Amino acid sequence: MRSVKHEAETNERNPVRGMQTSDRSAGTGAGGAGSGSEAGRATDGEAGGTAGGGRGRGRARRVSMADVAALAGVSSQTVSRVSNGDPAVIDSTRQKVLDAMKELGYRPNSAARALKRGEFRAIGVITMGLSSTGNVRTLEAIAGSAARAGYAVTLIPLDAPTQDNVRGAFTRLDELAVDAVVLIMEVHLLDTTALTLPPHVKVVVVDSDATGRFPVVDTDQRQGARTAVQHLLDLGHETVWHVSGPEESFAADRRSDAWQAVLREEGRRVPPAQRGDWTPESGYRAGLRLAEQADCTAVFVANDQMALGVLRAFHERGLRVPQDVSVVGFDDIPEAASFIPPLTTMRQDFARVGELCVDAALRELRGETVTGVRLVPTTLVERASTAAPRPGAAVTRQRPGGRR
Amino acid sequence: MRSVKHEAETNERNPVRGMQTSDRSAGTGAGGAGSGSEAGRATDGEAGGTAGGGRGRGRARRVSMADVAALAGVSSQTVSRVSNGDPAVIDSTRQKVLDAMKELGYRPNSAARALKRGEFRAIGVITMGLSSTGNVRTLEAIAGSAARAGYAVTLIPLDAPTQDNVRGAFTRLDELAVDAVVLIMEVHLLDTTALTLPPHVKVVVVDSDATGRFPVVDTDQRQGARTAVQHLLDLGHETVWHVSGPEESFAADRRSDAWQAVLREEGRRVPPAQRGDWTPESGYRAGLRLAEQADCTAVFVANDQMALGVLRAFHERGLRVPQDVSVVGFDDIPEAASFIPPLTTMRQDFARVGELCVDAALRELRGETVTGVRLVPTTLVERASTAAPRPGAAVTRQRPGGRR
DNA sequence: CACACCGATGATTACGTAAACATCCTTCGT
DNA sequence: ACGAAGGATGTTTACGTAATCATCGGTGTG
Repeated sequence: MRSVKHEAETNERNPVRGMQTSDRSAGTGAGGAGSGSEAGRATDGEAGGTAGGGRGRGRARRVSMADVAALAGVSSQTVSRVSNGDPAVIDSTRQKVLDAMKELGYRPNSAARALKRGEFRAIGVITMGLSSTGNVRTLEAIAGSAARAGYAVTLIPLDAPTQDNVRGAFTRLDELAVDAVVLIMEVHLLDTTALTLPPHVKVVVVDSDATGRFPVVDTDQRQGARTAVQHLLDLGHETVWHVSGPEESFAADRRSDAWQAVLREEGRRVPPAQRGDWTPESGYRAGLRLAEQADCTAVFVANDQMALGVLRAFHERGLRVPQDVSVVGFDDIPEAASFIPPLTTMRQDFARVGELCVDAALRELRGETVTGVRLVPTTLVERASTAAPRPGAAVTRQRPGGRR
Repeated sequence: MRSVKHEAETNERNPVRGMQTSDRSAGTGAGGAGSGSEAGRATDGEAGGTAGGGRGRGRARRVSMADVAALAGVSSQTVSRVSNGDPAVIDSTRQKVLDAMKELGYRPNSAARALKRGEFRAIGVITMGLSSTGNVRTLEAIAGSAARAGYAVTLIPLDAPTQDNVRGAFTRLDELAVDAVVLIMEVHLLDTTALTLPPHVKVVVVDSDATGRFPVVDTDQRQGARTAVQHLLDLGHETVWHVSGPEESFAADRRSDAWQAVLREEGRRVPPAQRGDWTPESGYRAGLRLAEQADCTAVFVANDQMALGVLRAFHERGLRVPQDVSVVGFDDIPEAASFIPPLTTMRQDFARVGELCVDAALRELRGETVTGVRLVPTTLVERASTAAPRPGAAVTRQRPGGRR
């Protein structure tokens, strides 16, 4: 009793007519039925595949190569050849086939293709949540590059980055319709996990430890952090404070390490790092602590979101940025340019990262062995949150709030 | 001179043995190539992951039901039954099969399954870019819900929201391995497009016009906007100004309409809306314009990103929020709580939207006819960007910058 | 005790595509 | 002009799974 239904088909001409051969009655139809309750097996006896006229009613069988072949008067193999652009097909034949395809609205069945070819033309992306800008932008870039290479992208989200989840994802991996997987995971779990990897699924890793097991693509965290810190030093700051990302993150580690390394190399004092967790709130808390430090004139914050929180904390404490304190972030999220003040930050080239991931995955699929780490450089984007320290600035600010 | 060919059929045991045949050379490789382009460099052409020990060497044929059947001493059909949890299999048999599966590391081949069953257990998500928080959060929720229902999610990104692109996406849809599609698209293009929809692909639409063609799930834009505006009015503001989203967006339209409607109903003056494009920069520009309006004491901004820009503009012009002007945003992005000042905004329940999308899609796949629009309510999150107007505030601020 | 019946399992086959092999018809070289 | 070479197309078959029907013991009932 369902009412209308789509209508609109390309037809006219009642195409399917052509091939009386195929007699496989609508039998299967039942499958789709189900309507109403799940039970009711008997389904409407209907018997009526017949129905005559019936245009592409709800679940008419899909148009297959055989259908096209019948209409075009060629073998299905020829249809296949046309479908795959085999140059061996003569033009007149090709045209007949193309016409038939068009008339019937033929679309290759990707399941059959995948079965036959042994590949899905799909790349899976495993990520723990789409909350961080970086992950999302990388995902987006991967999707773009993959599409350009004729690959689809399947999203495999992980709720929590527990070992079990990761392992589970890997276990399910080979029943998933993907040829390769990109792991975007800023977590130490990867190596510990007993990796029972399906041998035919290729893996590329983003932002993790370069264990050498898999090809790794990543932003050049060290270079980025070094540039940021150096920038502040170059402006004349005595030293640079740091708000870091969470412990579990490799990226955070590296940025932190690099920050420390630069200070040491330059013979500067290394103030204690303030640990955050990437969120603006954690940045705010860190900022509050920093505001207490009379000699803090420059801060390198491990990501822009935390930098936002830092900015707010300073603002609330009456510290002016950049006059009293300079702040550099990391990522260059779209909002960064509109912070108060506009944030100087290290721009990550996520698009490039995504591109390289797909490239590496595709190479592996082609049988090449991709090794090593490919690092993508970052760029310093100077905006209004950094400046030279005022002479004696560190001294005048004995206590937050000014005169006490 | 290819020797035997499969062998290993139902015959006695020695299952795995049977298949060293697999000889399909790596040949195909060329196919996917195309990409190459500038990348060219041959990388180290290393052949073998060969190495030692390894069980499943590089590319041995995958374990199939037949292999399991052979080892377990049953027919492949029984393996299929076990694989699908058919209760008709007696326990002892089931156990044998399970053991065999485990020993061989059997994994069902999803391509074959899809071909046989006529469904992919996958949902596609078409979106124009992952730049907006809303889209991403919705996508994330969809992925989660889908996963819970045993469905995979395939991402189909659209570069630009041109008609051609949209149409193209639809055209490619049925060769894509998905059963249903969720369209996240805030664009008027949908209806105009000549929708040649593959009849077997179900569609659910988010944030678009409820043309009635497809089930629609969306945030209750009107309710959200009304609440926001009413909140400002309740605080005692004479009227409320508005920074809207881009023309092409339905969501923007609805928020704008609702804003206007409330003002009219309450008999307030309706100031001209400032058109933005969702970006912080456009918000900044709108904010600059608003700062010129002496009588502007309250602003409803159509999303949080633009609100960020508005806040910055006001800050730069010396207007204090909320003392001089109140601002309400829309979305409640994670950063909003750390704006200066923390932003009062309408929280969207993206998780719920995603959930409903999947639900609708699944229902349709089950054969139900899902109609109408499902709206998800928003909540007002009061933070520090709104307050009652100071008496006479509108007057004292004749011109930005103060006295004069 | 015969027979219909049911429950467990096996055999066959279709799903749509594409590789491998077979065939047929040109066209060219000697 | 005749056989070889090769180009265009047809035929067969396998990919891995699962619906469908067939088979084979065992049970209960009149």
